[in-house]
Amino acid sequence: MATGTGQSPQQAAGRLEIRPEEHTALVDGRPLSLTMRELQLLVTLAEHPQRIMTREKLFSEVWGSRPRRDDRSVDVYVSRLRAKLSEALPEAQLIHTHNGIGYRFSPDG
Amino acid sequence: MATGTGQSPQQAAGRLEIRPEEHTALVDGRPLSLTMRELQLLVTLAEHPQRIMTREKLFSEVWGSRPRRDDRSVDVYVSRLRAKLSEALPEAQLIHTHNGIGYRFSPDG
DNA sequence: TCAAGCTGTGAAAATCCTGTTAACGCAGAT
DNA sequence: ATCTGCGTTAACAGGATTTTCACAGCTTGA
Repeated sequence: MATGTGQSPQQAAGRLEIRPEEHTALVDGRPLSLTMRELQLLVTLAEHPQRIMTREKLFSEVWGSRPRRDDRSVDVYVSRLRAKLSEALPEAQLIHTHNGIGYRFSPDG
Repeated sequence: MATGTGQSPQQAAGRLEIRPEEHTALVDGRPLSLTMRELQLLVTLAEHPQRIMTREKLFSEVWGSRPRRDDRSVDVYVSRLRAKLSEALPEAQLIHTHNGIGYRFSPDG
């Protein structure tokens, strides 16, 4: 039954390393400066590699409540997260969009 | 109700795996990037392996209505689907044409 | 108090999906 | 060779969806 609190202590995706417990994500050992929301979103996505996660699922995992109708917060934060990720990892394509559904994290581009 | 983590009624065809509930079709565990229509069409075809399905049947299953006379939507989407499938599974020949009738899905090429 | 940074929201800009048409190729019959 | 019928696919416009920018309210720390 997923949803356990104690998921994996760390996730690795190539040069990216995620340490939820330490509230950090590192690239080549250097921490990205992510905000709380951005990190939570990244952690949530990375906990389900190659799984398409709906906006609703992502919202409820990260915000802890249900999104309003037509809420675009998830999109906005995905955008901000991508910006920071691609600054540190220019050729990686870690977060994929699935039109009409949501987003997917792929450890290997 | 989120359909628990449990088993979605998935279809397997060699390296191809179809999970309608998760809006996904995977090849070797990697999701194809199919549009909604393409996925619906694939799901519908795969639900009836080795059965020749008429355009009308396919149309009504996927589009939920009857096709106009001379509608080529099914053909166009079969073509788009084949393109994506053969990109991920070059030697497979999953969708067969039956002239004058429709299409057939064959799990083993 | 001020400056700096995070957050959520609206909306413009960019991108993708859809249905449709038409051009093209291929096989069989004339 | 030419015609005919059928399936395949390129191209296109309109609509739908996603991406990104801008802004105002909050919070934190100096």
